[in-house]
Amino acid sequence: MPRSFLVKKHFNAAKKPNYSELESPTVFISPYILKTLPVPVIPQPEVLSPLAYNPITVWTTSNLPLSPLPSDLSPISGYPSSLSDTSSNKDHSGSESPRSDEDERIQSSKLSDGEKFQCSLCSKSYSTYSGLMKHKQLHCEAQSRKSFSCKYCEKEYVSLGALKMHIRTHTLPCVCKMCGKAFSRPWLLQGHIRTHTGEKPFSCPHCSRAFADRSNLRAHLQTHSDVKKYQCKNCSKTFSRMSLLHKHEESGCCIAH
DNA sequence: CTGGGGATGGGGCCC
DNA sequence: GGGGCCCCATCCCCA
Repeated sequence: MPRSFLVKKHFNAAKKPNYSELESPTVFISPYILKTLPVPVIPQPEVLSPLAYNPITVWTTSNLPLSPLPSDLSPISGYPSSLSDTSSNKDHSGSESPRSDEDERIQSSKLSDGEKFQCSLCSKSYSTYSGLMKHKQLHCEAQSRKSFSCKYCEKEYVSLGALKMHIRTHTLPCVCKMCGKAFSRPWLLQGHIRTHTGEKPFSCPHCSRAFADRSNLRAHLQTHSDVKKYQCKNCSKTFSRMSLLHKHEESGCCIAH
């Protein structure tokens, strides 16, 4: 299954990102998207400059700070002035630099009797300090980590490197000299060039077929297997591809059983 | 309609 | 931090 634990999925996990969806209404539309729609003009590599992404703290309805958001965190206030802006959010990370005792007293002043310690991130209250600290480490730390948002879509990443890699899917810096088609990564371009050259370096050990792409060879190898990799949980029929299993399930197998 | 091949995309891991 | 590679997934097309 997806190993993309670093990315916060906004799309259906079972569907690859479709950038045409950026033009359709979504639950949340980044103001940066609104600035670029309907046809975003995507600049070339300079997008990797600090203005290319928007490092923000992820605020949700559950972890909104008690005080009003700083103006520079407002979604409509534009880009942060610099990368260092994110450092001001560090104190939202529970384990790295917990709120001072004074902060906690301030929070607790608003609580009812028996609930003396309130989480500064999600406002949950606890009767003991240790209970509060445990809550912060288990539930709020992850949400309070810095995130890096894509300028061109609403995806967010926990690392700058992951964001840069993603941005390439918008800028498509690798261009085929033969047909002009652009790709996000060099190895994708290499695979594409094989469609021009006819090179098929991946050979099936069971038959004479060869493939230009390793993944396609892997899918082909499934056809040689009596028991395919993807099995229907209802009728136990196996399929060589996930898509075939999905088709099978959607065709009514689950209803029939 | 089903199964398979071709092409492509994306995130993670390793160096 | 970046490049290369891996694995997974998907779409399109065709037999």
